[in-house]
Amino acid sequence: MTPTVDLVESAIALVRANGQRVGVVRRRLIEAFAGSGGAMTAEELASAVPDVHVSSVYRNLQVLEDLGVVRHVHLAHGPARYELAEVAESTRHLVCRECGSDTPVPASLLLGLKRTIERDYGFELDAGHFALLGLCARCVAKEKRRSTGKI
Amino acid sequence: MTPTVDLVESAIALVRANGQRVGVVRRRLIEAFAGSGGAMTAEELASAVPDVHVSSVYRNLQVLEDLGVVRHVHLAHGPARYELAEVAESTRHLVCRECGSDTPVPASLLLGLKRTIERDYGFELDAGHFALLGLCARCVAKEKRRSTGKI
DNA sequence: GTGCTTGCAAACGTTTTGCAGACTC
DNA sequence: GAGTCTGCAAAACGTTTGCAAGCAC
Repeated sequence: MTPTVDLVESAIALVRANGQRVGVVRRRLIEAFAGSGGAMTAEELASAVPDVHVSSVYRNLQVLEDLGVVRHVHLAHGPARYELAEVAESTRHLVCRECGSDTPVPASLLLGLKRTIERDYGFELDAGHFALLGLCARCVAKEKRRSTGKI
Repeated sequence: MTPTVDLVESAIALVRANGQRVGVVRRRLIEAFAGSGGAMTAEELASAVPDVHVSSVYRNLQVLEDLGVVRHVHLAHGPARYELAEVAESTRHLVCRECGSDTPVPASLLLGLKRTIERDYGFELDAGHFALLGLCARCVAKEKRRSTGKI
């Protein structure tokens, strides 16, 4: 089973359906992206596909984002990361401000908050765009050790 | 009563207590910041105080951030915004992705989520660093009107 | 006087843009 | 062949840094 292939083909079909064209570069980028699984930066994507300029990567990511195939997230400082919209839809990120680790958690964790905010403020929360920043379990432990003087 | 003055003085005292100096520029910046109330960008702060260079603003904000007087938040794209830590502590931001409006909400709204994440993942959530992005009530209504064809 | 703080200019990392040529349809 | 996509170079944007002069202590 290679669900990746379906993904590539459906993305390409979607691009075509929107009156846009698919050359070697765009195809390769979509393939690389679909095959990677994770959240990539534009730079990473550019170096994953030989001889493709970063500006093309940005332009392609924008097209794919407009079509709803990918989304970008801000995990912390530094460049934005791009994910498959399908994945992004159901995943949120716990990013550690100390070690930078990224723990994916189900988006459903935020359902209660989303409902509360919608009820109280009429605000339709889209919690996927920014990461949830904080301290991961390991770094919390490290902090505790330090503050109790045990280093 | 002008709590702003206390704020300025205590901030200055804190800076001094940490072995750092307070000249005209730093004092003016702290005053401007404390007087503004809201979340400002470095650029805004720079133009609020005549003849102060942006790089000085950034350096000062960093000092104040290290001392825990201010915090920066990422509300959406664009520059970071700086708030008084005291305010930031108790306030979260609902930022509309359409109109850019910023609705402050009590941080306590996120307490449930914080507890869940701590219990399930040992992750100590610090929800203040990024805004909560979404669609504000007004733009939700606008969307609905558009999708029902009433424009 | 010591050494922190400032302005300036220059660099940085990320992203966008204008243009001419190459390509898809 | 029309119109889109690409590479390149350059700019834009927010932020950081090195340096010499200025100022607080």
